[in-house]
Amino acid sequence: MSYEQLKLKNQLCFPVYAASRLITREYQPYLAELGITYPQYLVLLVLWENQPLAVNDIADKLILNTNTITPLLKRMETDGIVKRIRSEQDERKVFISLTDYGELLKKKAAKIPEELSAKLMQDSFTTSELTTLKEQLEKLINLLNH
Amino acid sequence: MSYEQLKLKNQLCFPVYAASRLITREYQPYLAELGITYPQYLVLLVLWENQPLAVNDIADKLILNTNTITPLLKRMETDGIVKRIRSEQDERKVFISLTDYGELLKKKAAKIPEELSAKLMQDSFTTSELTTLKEQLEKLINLLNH
DNA sequence: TATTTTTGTATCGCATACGATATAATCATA
DNA sequence: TATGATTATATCGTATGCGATACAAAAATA
Repeated sequence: MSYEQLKLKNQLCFPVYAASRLITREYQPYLAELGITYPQYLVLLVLWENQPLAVNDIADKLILNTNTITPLLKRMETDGIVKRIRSEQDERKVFISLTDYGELLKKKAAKIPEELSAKLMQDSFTTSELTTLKEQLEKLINLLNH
Repeated sequence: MSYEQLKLKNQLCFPVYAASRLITREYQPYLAELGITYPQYLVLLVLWENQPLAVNDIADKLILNTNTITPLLKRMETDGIVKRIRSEQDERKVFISLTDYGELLKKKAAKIPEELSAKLMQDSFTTSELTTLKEQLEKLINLLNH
């Protein structure tokens, strides 16, 4: 039997997986200048929009578990990027907020999305294609994130 | 400043990253029955199509580095799924081939892609949408995998 | 109010990913 | 043919991801 459905080129899963790693790799040199990793950058995107946030709030927005986020936030605390303060109203909660340095990184990061999307647009991607791609992936995420 | 370009909802990178993890999560129960992980499944997809293959050939097809693939293949060897045989023509090369058990897993895996794509199609995705999504991601991969 | 359940965070173990580097084998070339 | 460059694989260190589990605080309920 040929098992067409098992061939790598017929999978949707593999392009998503490969694209994710390649995008991370593309961000890496920009983020290295800021001294952060890609998942740390995602945490910062969330906090730059709205802070302080409980550990769980960040985990929900990034669709990550707390056992991933907790040590990641501790490293960011060690690096002086965020502060971790236990809630007084509910002592189970830990609120995460930006340090001055964490706020400062926002200015430095502002040019990154533009430079990267410019890189894609100068090659064969149109704005409309990129929007559609993003929307389709978001639809997929909503289906899978039950 | 509002820094619109830094908002999570305006990023392409995040949906790709989140979709990748959610797809892996979706595969997990099926692969657990076979006793393999998602990256190991990708290695098997490649080997089921064509074997034996050198470590580098597998790494190239999956766009992974040998420092990821080498220990992964060793675990698969320990589990009796693949064999690792050093080439006699070129002693730097190690050829990877399937054991009988590795071949056997192909039959068991055959139903997985169908069940998962059925799950997507019963929700709002059409075949055409899935094809377009795959093609756009492949275009993205070709741009980034220089 | 005492007990059970739920919630929020953290810890542990294992398997990726990947940059940096090591090492042996092969190739290229002076 | 000796030697420097390249190639194929492997090792090391660090940072994720995530299932399983722990634990204390808060909520629910008997």
